[in-house]
Amino acid sequence: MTVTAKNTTAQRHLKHLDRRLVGVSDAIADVRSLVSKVAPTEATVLLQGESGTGKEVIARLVHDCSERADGPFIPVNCGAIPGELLESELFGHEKGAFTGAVASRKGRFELAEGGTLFLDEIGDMPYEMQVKLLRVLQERTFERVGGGKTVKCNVRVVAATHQNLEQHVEEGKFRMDLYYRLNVFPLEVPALRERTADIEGLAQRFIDSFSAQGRGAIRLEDDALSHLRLYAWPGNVRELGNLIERLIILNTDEMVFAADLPMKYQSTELAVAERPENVEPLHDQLPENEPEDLSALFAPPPTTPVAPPTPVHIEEPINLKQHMADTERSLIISALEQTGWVNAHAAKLLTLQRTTLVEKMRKYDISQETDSSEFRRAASE
Amino acid sequence: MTVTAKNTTAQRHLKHLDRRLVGVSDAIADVRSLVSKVAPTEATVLLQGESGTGKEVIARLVHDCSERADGPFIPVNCGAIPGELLESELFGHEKGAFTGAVASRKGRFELAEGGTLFLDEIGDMPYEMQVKLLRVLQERTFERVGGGKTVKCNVRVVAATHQNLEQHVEEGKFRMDLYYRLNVFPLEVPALRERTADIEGLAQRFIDSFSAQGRGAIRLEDDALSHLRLYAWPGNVRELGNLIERLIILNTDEMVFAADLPMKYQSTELAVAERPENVEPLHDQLPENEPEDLSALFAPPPTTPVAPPTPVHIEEPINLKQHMADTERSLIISALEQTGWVNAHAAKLLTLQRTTLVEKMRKYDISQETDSSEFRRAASE
DNA sequence: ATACTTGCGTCAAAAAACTGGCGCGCGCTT
DNA sequence: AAGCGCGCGCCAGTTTTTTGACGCAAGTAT
Repeated sequence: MTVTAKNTTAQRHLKHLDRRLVGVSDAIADVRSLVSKVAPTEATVLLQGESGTGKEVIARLVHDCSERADGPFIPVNCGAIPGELLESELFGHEKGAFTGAVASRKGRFELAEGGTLFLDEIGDMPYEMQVKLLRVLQERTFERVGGGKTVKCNVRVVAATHQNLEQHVEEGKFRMDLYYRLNVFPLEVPALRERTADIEGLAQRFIDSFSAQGRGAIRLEDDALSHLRLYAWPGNVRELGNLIERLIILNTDEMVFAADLPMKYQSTELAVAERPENVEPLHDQLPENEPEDLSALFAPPPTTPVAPPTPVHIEEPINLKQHMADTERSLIISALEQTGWVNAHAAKLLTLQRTTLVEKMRKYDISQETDSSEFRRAASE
Repeated sequence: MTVTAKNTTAQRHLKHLDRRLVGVSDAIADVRSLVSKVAPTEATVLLQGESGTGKEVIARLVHDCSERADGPFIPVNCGAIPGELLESELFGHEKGAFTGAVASRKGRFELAEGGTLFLDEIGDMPYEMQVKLLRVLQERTFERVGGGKTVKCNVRVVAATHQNLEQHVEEGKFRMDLYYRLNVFPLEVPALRERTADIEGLAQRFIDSFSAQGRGAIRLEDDALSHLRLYAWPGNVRELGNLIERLIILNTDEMVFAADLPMKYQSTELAVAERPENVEPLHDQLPENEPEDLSALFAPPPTTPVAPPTPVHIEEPINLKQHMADTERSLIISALEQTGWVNAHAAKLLTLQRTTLVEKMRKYDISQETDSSEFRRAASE
């Protein structure tokens, strides 16, 4: 009731909630409903979900649907930035606070003033920093590194982690008081395998997005989709996005059939239909001699026609490569921001060859405008 | 006799003691009685209780019911402030005492003059600071950082900690003399699970408070309350507050039934209306027989000793490559530990080619003997 | 025992990343 | 206006990483 006042921006976004969050599954509907409820409040939100489920997307959504929608949304990947830098990253520093601190710099908390600060991978935050963060959350004030001034701040915090924070607390890796301070409103982001109903919609969203960038388009044949629905998606939405990108690169403007999928996406429980025409699949170990439907001949392994022996137990899909990429990416961004986006300086700061840095920036699609860019990849943990 | 004299402010507060401290349980009644007795004295009070039990509330109460009620009440979270800053935080500093000390600044002791200083999380206070604090307590004088002037002070100290100070003393982390100086009047703040009778009242208090802010209101159905009374509340009153906030966000103006509670608050020993199955194996079974499992908090982290007591001050350009390597290395090690050092499994967990993992292991010189936590092997054999 | 599965090490080819050099443009000083 | 310092993009050659195939050994079910 009180919320409905007149916040037009947030209202507008709330109305688009269903467009921003793709999917028709119950799981995503729950998320949508929770977001719509918590966003207009000032409550701290704790997002928990496997890597690649789109926690940053949700965080952004919370921001956009809140009364702070017109304020800044500032993301920080806490896991990526080593402890020493994290403090100045968050709280800024005065000129000369340490070597390399040429000028004083605003921290993310200051940048987020009046808006929302998104603390990603907060489970990886070093213990000492946890203390400092706790203090900000409690007192809503902080101090810049190397400066005695106490700064008041008006920031809403949304935190996220792919880890089990409770367990971290038990193991003494995470401060209990901080946990409870953050855990005001926990929100579980479902894994993709728990919302298979959304796979089609998400895939289409990715296809549209790529095609809007003029990078070609594809269509997924029904049978291919069936296979995708049976896959376990340890990398969640991000993995789906990667797959689509890969398929687009390989089969521009074509229909993608089950046989065109990389092997690991081809469910063993489902026959892999042959491509109708004598079009050559890009990779195959299947004899595609006959254009007709021979799938029945060599379809499922005739071993046990009994219960599916696929227990799909996924322990903790960490995905090293992705994690490293994320880490490196945000570290680079952080360095670039510190140097005012001067590549050569950032490279020196990172002890990298300048060209190498440029290379990495291209790889991660980093540019100064990166921040405000919309969802390039719908999922970026 | 001196007490009864004319201290109207404190008297007034004393009369409201029962309103300030919510609850009808014996446990809270004891606290109330102790507070009323100790508050009017000048004795140093040591509050001990789990995180989230409301130690600051009690401290404030002690202040308000003392003859210093009209003076300032100054809280300091000793754990939240890094060691170097803590001294100047408490005692202030002269202009130019250190880089960044632009102007002289009053410390909390000075700010608390004539009132009460609340030293929260005193168990986290660094050892050197303990010495300095002890001196203040003994001599009632101190010196600003960088200034020779000895300042006399008239401050009552209330300290608090969630840790077991005696044990800290035994382990040499806390000075015995300081401990005895603080422990003049120990006051145990009970955990919420030891005062289940107060849950209803506390919940109502939170509800009223939120509703007074115009943030909606709810009512807790009796059955829901019964479940809450069976929950273990590791986060104590703060956790209860969080839960109420969440419930208000979700169910504005509505009656909250047991089934509306988040799973972990739904006791397995109680039927949940309108919900046939409610299994949550993740959670510990919480018969109240053994609520004192908090010892785990103080035990050394069994797995990766992530946070070695790292001193804080490091400052320099960082090395991306090195940092990435470190990160990758520890990620790999933790994956290997999870899989009992089975390369192939770890590789799958990390979404890596097995051979790639092996290669990386060689690069980083990782082998099972690298592992610091040997317990796993013993456990498996 | 025998086939089958699962884990491990090695190796050569392919892919990706890194390096160092070159030339351009820009703003500044001389 | 010319010279200089600095930052940038491009490129080709080298180095490192990743990949997939092969063979071996140990454990298990048949």
